[in-house]
Amino acid sequence: MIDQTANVLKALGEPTRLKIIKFLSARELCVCELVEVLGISQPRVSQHVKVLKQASLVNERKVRQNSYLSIDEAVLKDAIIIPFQTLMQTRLDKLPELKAENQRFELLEANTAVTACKEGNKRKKFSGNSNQIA
Amino acid sequence: MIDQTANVLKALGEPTRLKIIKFLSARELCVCELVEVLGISQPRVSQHVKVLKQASLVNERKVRQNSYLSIDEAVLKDAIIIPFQTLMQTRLDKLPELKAENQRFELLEANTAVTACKEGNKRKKFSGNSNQIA
DNA sequence: ACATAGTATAAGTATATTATTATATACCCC
DNA sequence: GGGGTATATAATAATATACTTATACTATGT
Repeated sequence: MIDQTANVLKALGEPTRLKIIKFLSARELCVCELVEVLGISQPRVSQHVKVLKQASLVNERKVRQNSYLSIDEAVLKDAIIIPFQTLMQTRLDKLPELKAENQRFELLEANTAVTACKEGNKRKKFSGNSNQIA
Repeated sequence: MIDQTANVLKALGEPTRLKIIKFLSARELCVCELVEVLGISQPRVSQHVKVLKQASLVNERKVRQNSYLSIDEAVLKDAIIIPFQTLMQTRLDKLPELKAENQRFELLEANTAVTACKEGNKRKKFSGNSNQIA
């Protein structure tokens, strides 16, 4: 989930790919049209489109020898908002990928709101009772 | 605008940084706590936090020698949704960064909906009046 | 002032990404 | 099948990123 979400965000986090997305939002375009419009090489377009397709951000419709690319605005929005918000809204203990991290985090939390930092511990000790992180 | 939007998405498009964001959404944490929780080196945390700060995704509050990091859920949501949606909703001709690209695109559009592809043009001629694609 | 905790930065290395050039594949029309 | 178009892939070079180790900086407590 984390890796996949990161992947979608990363796919969009590149200027050339954002431009492709932007023009595809105007209308369906084939690779050679993107080449014309963006004024960049055909392999460069193909490679970026590949990344976008792998992230399921663009659809492809083959007509004759052309590869027409398009985006579904709603799907696109969902591609960003849903994975990210789902990740953010999922409880930490429901994320298997963060099992070890969350265990350490819960230890932190269990320790009556004391930080993991040694200075924090020191301060805590001074002020009375500490049971620390491990 | 495009570069900046790409930058924000890129900052979030990395697993370690997403994890940091996820834990900061639980509560404010300092660098050394993130080190503990994530189980990774301190420079690694500092470096990723730097990227997140540069993208204005986390806030920093210095207390004693600690650097407490936090995120504002709303700001975070906006950091993703607003830049991206603004980009998507802004008319092509209002994006100075895409001036050249858009001029070529409008040429395409002006040509009675014919594609830039040579094959597309050929088809147009042959079929007399195919309103191609879109 | 000294020792220590917390954080930041520098240097180095390994890997990944981007872009270019050249080439291969697929498809269409004649 | 030959010629041409559209796209994909391979090889390569340039650059960027992520991570580690070592070190510097800053603040704090004694």
